Amino acid sequence: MGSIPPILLLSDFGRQVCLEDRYTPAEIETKWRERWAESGLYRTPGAGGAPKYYCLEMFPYPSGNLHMGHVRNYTIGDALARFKRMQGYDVLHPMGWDSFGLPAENAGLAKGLHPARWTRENIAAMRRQLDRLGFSYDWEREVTTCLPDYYRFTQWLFLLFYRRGLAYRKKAPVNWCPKCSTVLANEQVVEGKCWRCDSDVTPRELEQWFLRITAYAQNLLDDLELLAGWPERVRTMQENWIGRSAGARIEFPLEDAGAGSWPESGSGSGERIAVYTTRADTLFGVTYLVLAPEHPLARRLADGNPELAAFLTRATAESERERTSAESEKEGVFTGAHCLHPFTGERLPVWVGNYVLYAYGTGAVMGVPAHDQRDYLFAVKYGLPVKTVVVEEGMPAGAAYEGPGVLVQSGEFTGLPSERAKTRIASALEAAGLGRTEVRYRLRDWLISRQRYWGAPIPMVYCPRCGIVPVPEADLPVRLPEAVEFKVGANPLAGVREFVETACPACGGPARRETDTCDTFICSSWYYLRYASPRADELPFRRADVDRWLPVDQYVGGVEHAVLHLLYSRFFTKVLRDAGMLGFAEPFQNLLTQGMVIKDGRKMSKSKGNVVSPDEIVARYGADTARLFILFAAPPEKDLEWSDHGVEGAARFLQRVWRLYAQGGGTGGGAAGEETPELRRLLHRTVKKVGEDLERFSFNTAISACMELVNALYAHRGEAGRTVPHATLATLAKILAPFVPFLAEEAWGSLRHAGSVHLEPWPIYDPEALVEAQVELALQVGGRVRDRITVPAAATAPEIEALTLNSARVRQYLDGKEIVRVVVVPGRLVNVVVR
RNA sequence: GCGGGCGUGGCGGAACUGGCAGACGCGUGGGAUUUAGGAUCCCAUGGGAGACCGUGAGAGUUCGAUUCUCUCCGCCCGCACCA
Repeated sequence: MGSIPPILLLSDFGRQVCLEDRYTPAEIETKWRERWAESGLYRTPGAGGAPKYYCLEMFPYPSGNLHMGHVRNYTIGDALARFKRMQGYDVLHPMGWDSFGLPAENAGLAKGLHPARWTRENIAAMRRQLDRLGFSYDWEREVTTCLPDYYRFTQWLFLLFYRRGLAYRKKAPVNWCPKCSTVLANEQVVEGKCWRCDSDVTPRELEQWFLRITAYAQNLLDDLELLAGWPERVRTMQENWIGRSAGARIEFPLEDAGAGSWPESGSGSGERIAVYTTRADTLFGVTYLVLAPEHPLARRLADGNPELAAFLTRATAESERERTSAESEKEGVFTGAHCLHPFTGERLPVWVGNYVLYAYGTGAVMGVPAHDQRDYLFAVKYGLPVKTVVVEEGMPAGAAYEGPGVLVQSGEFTGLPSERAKTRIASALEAAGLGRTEVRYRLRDWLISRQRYWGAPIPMVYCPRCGIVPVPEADLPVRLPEAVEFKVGANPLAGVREFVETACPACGGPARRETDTCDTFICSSWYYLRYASPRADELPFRRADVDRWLPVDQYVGGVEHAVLHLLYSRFFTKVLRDAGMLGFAEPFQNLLTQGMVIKDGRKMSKSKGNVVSPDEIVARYGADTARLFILFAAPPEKDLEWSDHGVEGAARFLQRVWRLYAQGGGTGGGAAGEETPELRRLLHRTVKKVGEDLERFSFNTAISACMELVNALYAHRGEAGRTVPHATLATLAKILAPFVPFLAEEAWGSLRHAGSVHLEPWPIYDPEALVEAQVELALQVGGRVRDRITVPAAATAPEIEALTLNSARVRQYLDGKEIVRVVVVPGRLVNVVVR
C-alpha cells in the first residue's frame, strides 16, 4: 500500500497523559472536534503518489433536521473513509447539500420565510449536527446546489444537453401532482402517487421540457454489466425500469370506408395502423385491433360517434393507477372502422380499449385472443372470434395459450416453431413494406420542467421571431430573483416581470423567459463530479480533477433512489463521456444500500411518534456511542431496529475501553506490560479480522472482535501483576479509530503519542503470530462430538487418527461397532464413521 | 401472477469456501464490592432431570448440512394490462 499522506504537524496532539477515570464524551468530543477543524485534519490530499479512494454518501436535502437514517448512512461512509485513509489511500470524502426543492418553497408559504433563508438556516443547523457526529468531511469542498456558483453549471449542462439534441420541448400527456402544483417524471410516480407527497397524480396534456434519456436506454442497460459492485437488487430494478423488449412493428392498412363511416379518410387513403408485438408468430390469430383511448385515430373516429366519444372521455380521465392495474376490468368500444390483415387481407374490426397504453409501443395492439390472456378476456366479453394459431401438447383449453409451440392455420408459416416464425414473419412483413423487427423500451424520456420557484431556472428564452432560443453560456447563471411573491398553486416566477421580460439572445427583440425550473434530480445528477473541482469557475469540473478522483469508489445511500438518482446520474455520466468531458462510463463503481432505521418494527416517523433524535442521543451518550451502536446493531444492508438497551451496551463498552487507558492498561499502575503469547496471538488475529471485516462492510463483526479483545485485556490485567502492554493499547486505539474517532484519539493521546491516530497507518498483522502450536480437535463418532483432544498443530493425520482411537471416551462409543472409515479434518475435527 | 431476498435462543445478530450452531451485545439469574442503591467486576444463561433434541416444515445428497438440491409454509422487497 502506498505511503501515508504527509503528516500534518499538530504540536498540540496527544499531550495529556492522565485521563480522568470517568468517560466524559461531551468534553473530549468538543475538544477534538475543535482541534481537528483547526488543523485541517480531513483536508483532501493534493496530488500524491498514493492511490485514490473516493468515498461518497448521498448528500442530504437540508430539511433542517438530521434523522437516524442520515446518521446511519454517514457513519457507514465515515468508517470506510477513515479506514481507507489509514490504509494509505488519498481519500476524497466530501459532503454537500441537495438544496433546491419543494419543501423550502412550501415552508416559505407556510411560515412566510423565504426559501433561500429557510435553506440557509437549515444547512447551518445540519452542518452543526454533522460536525457533532465527528464525520471526517473535507468541508472546503462543500457543494450547495442552490447557490448560483453551482446552478450556473446545472444550467450550463442543460445547454450542453440541448446542443446535443438531448433536451427538447414537446406537448405530451404528463403526470400532474395537484398538491405540489407541478408535473413529475415517470420515475417520480410510485403506484400512481407522487413520490414526495403521496397525492394521486392526474394526467394532463402539457408542453414540457424533456431530457432524452431513451437515447441511452440500451447503453444504460448494457453497462449494468459493469456494475458488479452494485447490489443485484438495484441492477434488476434498473433493468425492469428500462424494460427492453424485442418484437416487431406491424402495419395494418385501413379499409377504404366507402360508405363514409369516417369521412376524413376518404377512399384510398393508404392509412395504416401500426401495432407493436413481441408475438409476431401469432399474426394469423389476430381477430381485431385495439387502439389506446389517446390514439389520434381514435379521436378522429370519435367525431360524429357520440358513444365512442363518451368512452374516450371516460377512459382518459382515469388515473394512471386505475389504468395500469392488472385487476381493472377491460372495457372497449367498436369504432366502426375496419383494417385489413397484412397477409390474408381479412377484415378486422378496430376497437378502442382502456387496457391499451398510448405511451408504450405504438399505442395500438393486435388482438390475439387465443394467445394472450388480456385479449382473451376482451374477446369473450365482446363476442369477438378466437382463432388458435399456435399449438403445443397439453396446452389448456378454454383459456389463452401464451407459451411457444408450432404454428397452424398460418398460411406459408404453418408448421414452423414459434421462435423461427417470429423472424420469418418479420422478414416477410419487411419485404412487403408492412412491418419490421423493432426493439422497444419501457423507459420514457425524463420530464424535467417544474412549475415551481425553488429550482435552477431552465436557461431558455421564447422569442416571437426566433422561437426557442438558449441563453448564451456567457450570460449564465440565469439568476433566480429573490423578490417574489409566493402564492399557493402558482409559480411565483411567472409573476416577476423583470425576470420574464427579456431580450432575445438571437435578435435582441423583446422575448419571454422560461419560468419553469429544473427538476432537482438534475442538480443531484452531477454533484459527485463537482466535488472534484468544487471551485472551478470556467467549467462544471476540470478534466484533470475528475480523472484523478472519479469514478466514486464507494457510494453509500438508500435503495429508494434505485431508479431515480442512480439512473439519472448514470445517464448524465454517459452524456458527459460522449461529450468528451469524462473518461469513464459509470460514475459509481461500488454501491452499498443501507437499510432503514426502524423502531418498534416500523419506520421512524413523526406521525407514529417513534422518532429517536440524533441530537438527544449524542447529548446523552456522545457521538462515539451513537456511531458504535449503529454500526454494531445490524449489518449495514439490513434494517436496523433501534434499541435503547443496545445503546446502553455500546456506551458500556466504551466505558470499558476508556478505563483501560485511564488506568494505563493496569490496575496496579506503572509497570510495563508484558505480552504473553496468547495475547499476542489474539491481538494479531483481531487486527486481521477487523481489517477483513471492514473490507466487506461487516462492521458489526469487526466491532465484536474488538470487544473480544477488550474482554481478553481485562482478563489479562486481572491476573496478579499483569498490565496491558503499551503497544497493545496503541494498536487497539488504531483499530477502533474508524468507529469511534473521538475516543480513539483521546486514547491515542493518553499513550503519549504526538500526532493524530487518524493519520496512523493501519496496523499490519504478523501471519506468524497467528500460528498456534497446539490445536484442539473435536472427536466425533458418527457425527457426534464425544471427546476433545489437544494436539500439536503439525500432527499428521495418521497420528491424529491413532490418538482418536485411543481415546477412552471415543472407544466407549465404538464398542460393538465396525469402523468404516476415519475422516480427519486438520485443525478442526475427527469423525469416526461406524456401522 | 412473475422475479429476488430472508426465516437461527427471550431479543439484535455470528458461523466467509459444507466441518464443534448460537461469537459479540442486550436481557435474565447468581456472586463479589457497597450502609443502601447505582456504577463496576466475576460466573452462568438454546431446550430437556436425562439418554438426547434443536437453525420455518418435510424429503434428498454427504462421513458430516444453518450452509448444497427439491417440495411446501411464512414474511419482506421489486415488477406487474408494457402487447
